[in-house]
Amino acid sequence: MTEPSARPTRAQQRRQSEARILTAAREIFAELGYDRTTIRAVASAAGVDAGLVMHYFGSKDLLFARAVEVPADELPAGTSGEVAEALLTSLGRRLTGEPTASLAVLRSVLTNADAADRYRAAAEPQLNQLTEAIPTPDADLRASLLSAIVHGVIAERYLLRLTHLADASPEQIIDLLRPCFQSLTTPPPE
Amino acid sequence: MTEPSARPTRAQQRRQSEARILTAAREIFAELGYDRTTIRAVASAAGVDAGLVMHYFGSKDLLFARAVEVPADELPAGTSGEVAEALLTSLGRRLTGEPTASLAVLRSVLTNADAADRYRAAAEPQLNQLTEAIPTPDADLRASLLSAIVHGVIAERYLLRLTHLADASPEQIIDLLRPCFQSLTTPPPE
DNA sequence: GTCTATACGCTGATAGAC
DNA sequence: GTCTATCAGCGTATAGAC
Repeated sequence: MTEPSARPTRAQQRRQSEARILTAAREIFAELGYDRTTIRAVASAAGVDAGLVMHYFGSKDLLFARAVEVPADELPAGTSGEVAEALLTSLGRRLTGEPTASLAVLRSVLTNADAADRYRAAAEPQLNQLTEAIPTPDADLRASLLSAIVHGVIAERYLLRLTHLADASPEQIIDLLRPCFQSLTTPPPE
Repeated sequence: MTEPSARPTRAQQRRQSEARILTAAREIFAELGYDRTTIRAVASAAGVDAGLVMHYFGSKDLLFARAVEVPADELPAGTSGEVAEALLTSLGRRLTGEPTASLAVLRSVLTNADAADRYRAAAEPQLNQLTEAIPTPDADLRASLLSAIVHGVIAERYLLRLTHLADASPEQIIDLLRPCFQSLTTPPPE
């Protein structure tokens, strides 16, 4: 009785609204962190009602989980040198433009305990992959340090906004960091 | 008419209460960040009433400012190599024990905009000092990167609690980071 | 499916009793 | 100086009208 294929309005409109809400949520979570972000603000930014957000996502926690779930880009395995370079280009990608997704995670991970747990679990496989590419007994610590450096640079650039770091080009940063990454991915010549 | 020197109770007791409140505030700010920390919780932890905290410090913002103000340990100037080593030992100090003060700042800086501004201002002289010790045109960027690495390591160890980084000894971390710091404080041989 | 009205808790802050 | 009582505001979440 309904139009056969005129306007696939129902499910499609819902997914459209959901998408708008998620985009708005990512931006506001990135800007304000978990606590200061309100459902009302997200709804208002998405042009919908606050009750609708609750109806779609159930709770603020679930909305946050959906907003920050991230594909976790693969970094190809290889020799330790190759992995270092892959990490650097991955960092470069995250230093270009506005990495709202990364920022939402980063800012919220540091305030929301559940977010920290979720993130640790999500980052583990990537960390293991990195560990296996490093041919030293302390590979796991080295991998963690690399992760710490990447996050430190992103946080200080976008969250703390240290001027010299915020103004520098990704290439400049990567070039300065290359020796660091190499020393951490390859054992000392001895 | 009052006792000459029996019990210097008045001012002394006040300072004692203030000190207990500040200690409690530091711990809770470090654990929960600015937003999630409540005056009531701080007062309860210090064994006083919430109203008293307000009476002493005026507002939550002022309490936070007093709690996280930090002497900002001097790092002696010198050759670039010496500065790198000084930075490493400074990092080692902050990786030993429970750096509640650092954590309160770090966690809150990432959520509270005012805290970020305050911290940037407080860290500037130290950053400048570091910059002057590095003999390259891009010294300011290098100094910012060093700062980012230090904070990244601390954040990932204490806030995100990456296991391998949390379990490692300060010495182990410092040894792995030494080549990084050296490559950033000294220009390439070329 | 969408929005309005509202319940209920917790926050920072104030005024005033002891 | 210290604490109790209370205010006004905002947060999430729910119930129900269109």
